[in-house]
Amino acid sequence: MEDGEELRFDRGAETPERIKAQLSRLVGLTAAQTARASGDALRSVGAHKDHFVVLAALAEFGPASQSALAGRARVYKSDLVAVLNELADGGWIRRTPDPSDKRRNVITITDTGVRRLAELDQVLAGVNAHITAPLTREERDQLFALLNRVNSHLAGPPS
Amino acid sequence: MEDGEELRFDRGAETPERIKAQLSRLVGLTAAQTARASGDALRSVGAHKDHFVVLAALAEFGPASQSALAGRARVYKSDLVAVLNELADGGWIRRTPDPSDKRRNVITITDTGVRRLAELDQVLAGVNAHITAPLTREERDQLFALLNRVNSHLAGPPS
DNA sequence: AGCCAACGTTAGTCCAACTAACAATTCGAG
DNA sequence: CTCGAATTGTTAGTTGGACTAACGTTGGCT
Repeated sequence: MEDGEELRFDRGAETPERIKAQLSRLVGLTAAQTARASGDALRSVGAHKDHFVVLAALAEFGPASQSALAGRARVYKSDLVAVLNELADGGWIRRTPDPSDKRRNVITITDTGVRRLAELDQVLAGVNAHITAPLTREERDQLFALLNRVNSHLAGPPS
Repeated sequence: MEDGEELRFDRGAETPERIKAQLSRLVGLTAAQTARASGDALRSVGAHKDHFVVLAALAEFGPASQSALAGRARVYKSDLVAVLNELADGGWIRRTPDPSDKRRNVITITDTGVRRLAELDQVLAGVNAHITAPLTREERDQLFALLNRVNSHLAGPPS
């Protein structure tokens, strides 16, 4: 048996039934692979997962304080600091103090930032296409819908 | 705005469109929550994710060497060591040297191990029920099927 | 005999998710 | 108007899962 093969690969017949029934395990496996795929793709253009979400939030909702941004992009404010530093280094955002509230910074996406977002968007579109390759359009939408429902259900009532 | 609320909570309207379209992000979010749910539940009975998969693999395929077990349970052999130590401490498995190959250990599930597995199975069934609460039976099956297809697609051809 | 592969084990890396604390500033209640 | 509480950005650190490297021991092969 040349069993020394990679882990994480599917070995259908040899997977215990009880494990197959565990949604958390299945979601976890899939998440690990999609995270790797998108992570690798973004890394290859010198980006990071959070770069995309932050730029997207800025492009869609306009300038914002860091804490508002953290909320929208679902990035912890503690992690956001480094992300914004990197984005500022690339010239993709500007971080200016808010004159009306000296605690705040106002984060603004730049023109090159908009272009950067488009670039990352395209990279991720490719990844998404690859990930969802075996699914039809309808199935893809179904998957999104189902995950969204599970997700917001888990997010909502902690009970 | 009492926005200081927890992160990871759903804020539908304030989520940028582009982010909603990212499957990897959605799967990742869901995975984080399901992992937390099942992790917490297992921890509350003094168990660990890998305890379950290892016991399940033993129950379903019988005694095995650690490396065979690592393959079936999809646990890295390096991590398996600690798991087996814990399982042995609980009296749920036995680790005996294989007389026919002194490199190997033969891992056998004990009677109490079988009962432990049943216990964990029940705990996880509860978690699964909670996770999939908003879905009908058909939807739940659909979700499984879709994730399985995506998953094995990603696992298979690295191309 | 000698060499390479497999086994169990130890140790450690990498990354995402998450928490705690803190100085500066602003707000709000008395 | 003042003083305590809350918010903002920031630094630091923790936890946990996924994964890799290397090593001594043993086995199979020729």
